[in-house]
Amino acid sequence: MSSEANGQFELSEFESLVIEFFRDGVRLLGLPKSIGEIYGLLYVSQDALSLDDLVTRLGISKGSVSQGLKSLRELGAVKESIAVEGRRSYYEPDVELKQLVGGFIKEQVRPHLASGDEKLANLKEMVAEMPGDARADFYAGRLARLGRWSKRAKVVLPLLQKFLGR
Amino acid sequence: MSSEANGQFELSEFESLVIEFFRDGVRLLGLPKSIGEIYGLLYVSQDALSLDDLVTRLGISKGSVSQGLKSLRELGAVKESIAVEGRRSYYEPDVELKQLVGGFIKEQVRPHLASGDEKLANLKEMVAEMPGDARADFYAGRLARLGRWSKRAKVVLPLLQKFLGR
DNA sequence: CTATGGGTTCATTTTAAATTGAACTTTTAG
DNA sequence: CTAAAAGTTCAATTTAAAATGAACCCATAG
Repeated sequence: MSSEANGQFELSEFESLVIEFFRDGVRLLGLPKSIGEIYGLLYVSQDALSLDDLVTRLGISKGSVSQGLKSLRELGAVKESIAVEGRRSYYEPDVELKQLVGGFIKEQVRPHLASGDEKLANLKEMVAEMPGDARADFYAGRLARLGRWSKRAKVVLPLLQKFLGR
Repeated sequence: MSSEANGQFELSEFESLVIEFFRDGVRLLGLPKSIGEIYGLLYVSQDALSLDDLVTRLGISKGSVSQGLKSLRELGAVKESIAVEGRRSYYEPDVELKQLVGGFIKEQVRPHLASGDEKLANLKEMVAEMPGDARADFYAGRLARLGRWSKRAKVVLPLLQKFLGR
């Protein structure tokens, strides 16, 4: 009565709760809730789902699902199922969440850090060109701190990823 | 001419860039940019600043600064300077960023994880009450995975904090 | 006790992000 | 080749988050 994957539209209470779990989870990463919902529904589903299944069962627009799936594919959190029956694509979650989090680190965190490093370098440059007074020393000290921090981040992230990788 | 802390309003190019650095930095943590700006200006300032100084120099509203300082104090990233001259408060940054990040983990991340755990427990409960068929087994398996993940997070975060704590 | 400066609060406004949906492109079944 | 289904794109809309600013509270200087 309540929800066997095929041809069933209403979400069971259990499914809704799992979806909610992921909806809230991804917000922690600053991702749109639609992405959490998509991943969540794939995660509770035994069978791979099509874009249309997601639209119907989640009640969100085709555009959102298309974009959400794109992001999830880029993160490596979802893959196309090989079991192609028609011309339609079916999607499955990568149940190892490390993909989701690892992909997130790789695609969202690292670029930010990189651009931060660049800005830091510019700032150091600016200080080097300042007259060598107390203020310049103060600035140099503060920038040095930031540099250490950013270095630390570069050490931690790979470790973190390694740790999450099983 | 360009910017000595006392009585100078315009931000120097250097100050603006540091502020920008933090503005972008905190967005990585999903915090409002005003918080980054406030922390950033405190970070480049040799002297402690009053709420009013922040309003004037950053050009943002008193309300925003008041709330931003409140958040930063809660995170432990900013403290009131002891050097009280009048009835006005002055603020200094805790230049050990571990406060900012550590406070963030403690106040933003942990509560989320806790509520996630709770939800997970409920879900496991629900599965336990389902008929013992293949579907229930599938659900149990998926939930078990999530449980392992959440356990892992509980191991990593303290390590991470310890690592950041110098 | 009163007036004033400092600070907070919170309803309203602004800004930014996510979602929609219709137009468009691509694919393939016939 | 053509029609129709599948999927993508993006301008317009909606929704959610952050900033504003005026009203308010509180402390203390006078």
